[in-house]
Formats: sequence, C-alpha cells, structure tokens
Amino acid sequence: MDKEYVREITSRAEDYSQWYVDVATKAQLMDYAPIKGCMVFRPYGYGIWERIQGALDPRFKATGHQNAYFPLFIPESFLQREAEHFEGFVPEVAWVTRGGGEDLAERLAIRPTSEAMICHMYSRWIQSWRDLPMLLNQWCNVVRWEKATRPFLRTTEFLWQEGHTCHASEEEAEEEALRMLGVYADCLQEDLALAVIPGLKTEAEKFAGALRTYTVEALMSDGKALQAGTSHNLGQFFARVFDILYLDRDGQQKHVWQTSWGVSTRLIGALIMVHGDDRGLVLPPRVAPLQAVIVPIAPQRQREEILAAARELRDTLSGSYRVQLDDREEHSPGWKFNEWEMRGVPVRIELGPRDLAAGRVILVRRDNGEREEASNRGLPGRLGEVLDAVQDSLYRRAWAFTEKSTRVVRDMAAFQATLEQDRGLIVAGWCGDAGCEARIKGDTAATIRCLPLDGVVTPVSSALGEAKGLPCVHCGGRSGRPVVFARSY
RNA sequence: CGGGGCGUAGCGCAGCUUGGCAGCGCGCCUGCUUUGGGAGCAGGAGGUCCCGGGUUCAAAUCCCGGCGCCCCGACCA
Repeated sequence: MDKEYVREITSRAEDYSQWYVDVATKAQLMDYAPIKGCMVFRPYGYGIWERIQGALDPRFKATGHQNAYFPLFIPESFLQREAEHFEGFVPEVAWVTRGGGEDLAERLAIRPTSEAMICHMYSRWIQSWRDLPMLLNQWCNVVRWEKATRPFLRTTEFLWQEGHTCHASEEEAEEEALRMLGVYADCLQEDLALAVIPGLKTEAEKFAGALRTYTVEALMSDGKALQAGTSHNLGQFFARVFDILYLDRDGQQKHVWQTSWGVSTRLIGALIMVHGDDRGLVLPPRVAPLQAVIVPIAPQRQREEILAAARELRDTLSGSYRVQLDDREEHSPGWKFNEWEMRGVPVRIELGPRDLAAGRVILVRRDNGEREEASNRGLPGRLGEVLDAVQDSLYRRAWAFTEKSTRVVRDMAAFQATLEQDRGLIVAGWCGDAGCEARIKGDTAATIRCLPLDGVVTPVSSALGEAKGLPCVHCGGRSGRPVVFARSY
C-alpha cells in the first residue's frame, strides 16, 4: 500500500504518545479546548460515545436499573460528612464560590463523583425493606482537577456513567457488583472488541471506602494496561455516613449495603490504542458511528449516472447499516480512501464505471485491507457478513496480542527484564503482603492490575495455570493465587 | 509538583544566532480542466508575530516580567 499520506500520523514505533494524539485529532474524534486539560468531543468522537451508551444502557435496563439525574453541584458540608473518603480527592475538586454576583454562603463542589449527593437522596427515599433493592444509574459529566491530562484517558472534565445501588444484604451487594462487572466484560468484548481481564483490586488499589473493588483491565498496544471499568462493593461505609437505613421484616433498623460502578469516555482511548494502526483509527463495527462509507468514482462523462446509483445504494443500505455517501466534489477518490481509513470506518464501498457496468461494488475492509466484489443483489447481506467478520477479527486480534504479551516470571530480575523489553502483562506469584506490592511498584513502576476472577477464561488464563503455586516474586514467600502486574495508564 | 518542548495566517512551520519590506507549505475562496490510492493551472482572501514593560532611529528578533498549551515523570480517593 502507498504509505505516502501517513505523513499526517506519527508512527507508533517513533513516538507512541504522539501517534495517539495524532489519531485522536486527525480522525476528528476530539480537539483541544481553550481550557487547560479540557477537550471537545467532536461529532465523530461523540458518536462513538453514543454507540457505547447504546450498548451499555439496554444492558443496565435488562438487569433492572433505571436512569436518573442528580445535580452537578454538591454542598461542601455533604462532602465533609465523608471526610475520611473525601480527603483523598480534595486536591482534585473544583469549587464554585460565587453566583449571581455574590459570594455563596456555602461553597459548592463540582462533582468529582456523586456518592455524596446520591446517598443523601437515598437516605430520604429508603424507609423499608420493600424499597430495596434501589438500582439507579446516571449518565453525566464529572470534573477532576488533574495535574496531567491526556485526551480521553484523563481529562479535567469527562463523561461517564455511575451506577449506585442499595441492597438488603452483603450477599446481594456482592452479587450486584459482580453482575455489573460481568455486564462490562460482556459489553467490552462483544461491542468494543476488547480482550479484558476481570478481577479484584488489591487493598492498595481499591476505591477508598469500598469493601472490594473489581476491575476490567485491558492491554494497550504499547504494552501498558488500562483500567477500563470498575465495580465496587461499598459495604455499609456510605450507608453509615449518610444514614441510609431501612426497617427490615424483623422490625430492626438496618444500614443498606451498596455498590457503585462506572465506565467513562476513557473507553474511547482504549479503542484507539487497542485497534488503531499506523494508518490511523480502526473502529469495531458495533461502536463505529459510520459502518461503511460509499466512495463514488465518477468521471465527468458518467457523473450523474454514478452518483444516482450511489445514492440508491445508500438508501438501500441505510435501513440496516450506518452508511454515508461521500459525494464531495472537492476531493479525489484516493484522497477519500485515505481519509476514511484514517478515521477508522470499518468498510469502504467503491462504486465506479466498471462496477456500475457489472452490477456490483467493491468492498474493502479497514482492518486488513482485503477487497472483494459484491453483487448489487447480494450486497446488503454481504455487508453484514463483512462487518461481523471485522468485529470478530478485531476481537481475536486483541485477544491474541494480550495473550502473546503475557509473561510468567519467577523472580525480580526476570520481572525487570520483561518490563524493559516488552512491557505487557506479567503473571507472577504474590504473597498478599502490601509491603511486597509497594516495593515492586517502587522498583518497577508496575502495579498489581488485578487478582483475576476464577472460572473466567481470559487471555491470561494459560499463564495463570502455568504460574499456579509459584512463590511470591518479591519475597519468595508462599503465595495464594498468581496475580497480574503491568505498568498502566 | 519535578523535567522537557512550544507560542509567528485556520493547521504545520521558517525567520530570532548577527535588530532593518512578515514569509513558506497545506488548507480556504473564485474560475476552468479533472476523478479506480492525497489532481492540475490561473487568480484571490487571510497577521494583536501570546501579553506587558524596557533598550533602540528601528523589535517577531535583544533584555526583564507575566500568561498559556503540549509531552514525560510523580500523584490519581
């Protein structure tokens, strides 16, 4: 293939960070806003988020959740009630101190997360065991005044969903936390074509105030891991702080058991880094705002004839697929080929004089460049097959890459060497001691990404089997089960 | 919070060392010819050289101060 146009995008090998930013901007997913750490979601990038919402929201509904919306502002006194939990994120909170030209009597935090507000409301809404479980979710924005930001991965303001649930027992809360982790894993695999590793966070890595934090981790193509979603069993910490009590069947007042869980627009960063290549973005068909783009090749003489056929084709396909006809006159077909590849559209449909005469079109896959002819009659069905094949192929590729990039190591020398050469995921024994965990982090910058869940087949399954029974990689002490280490975003 | 880079047309940059007409490429506008992997020609529009102060006959350029953005690292409940 002609790579001349790639001048627009830095290669991954040359500078991965620059490649990432090039893809995000040149594919027109985002642009930098004139506020530090803030970005604009351009229509194409926001379209991906809408597709992610479209994949997750029905799953939330199917598991009994409803959407609601809570205020952006949180009174300072609310946050102070959970002082212990709050202390850690004070430096990241933005405050509103004036309104209507006057100083406010009480400062308002711009939510960095909504536990405080939602728990306050729950304390009013929940009286009886009959009110449980309470299963709400909200799609919203949050603000965290981060010192270092990167498009999609960590920005001052970002979009996410946060589910907040209340239950009558610890068992129910645990079940819910795991159920939603499963929902994330399923959606990320099925729709985003990400190969994820569900697992438990260590005490050091868990959400403060949670009993347990679960995570889905994914490996990016530069060998660093990304926490793609989290689900917390919050126990009764917030219930005590906010007095969320219910009268049980036995006549006793009891605190509820809670969960919270979330994924954010960070997932778009994961899509870029898992599927993208040196030509730009590669989108899985199920979350691609555009699944196919029709590029007419229309010489002057047959111009109207070909454009009419292309419009008809678009109208036929648009009932079943997200398609766009690129009939811009100011660009050549070659220019369009390159641009739509850079923007990651899964399939390109070419329609030129030769195709028109033969009653067919040309289909070209973004992920592997394969081209094929499809008859007009068979096209609608064939396009669906090709899109499925792209979706499937991207998932398999992500899985294979993650599996190939996973190493079992037995000592710290091998640990260090692996990180320096390939990065990737490291499966090793760990004694469970926070001291060993901290020293490994200090020496290598790698953290325990998770303790993988039992009974879930993932790209690290065979490595976990191989590492079974290995002693702690740091102290040589007895280890429980092997864990996954990596450097991470 | 530490390290590095940058700020000149919409974007990318040159010019700064050694002060002297504000330039180049892409993009944009108009017209014509083109269209199977980033078309060509002709004409045209577009500037607070980040901001403030200083030096000077003269500052994008030198000096002082400030602001902003990006990247890397640390931090990230």
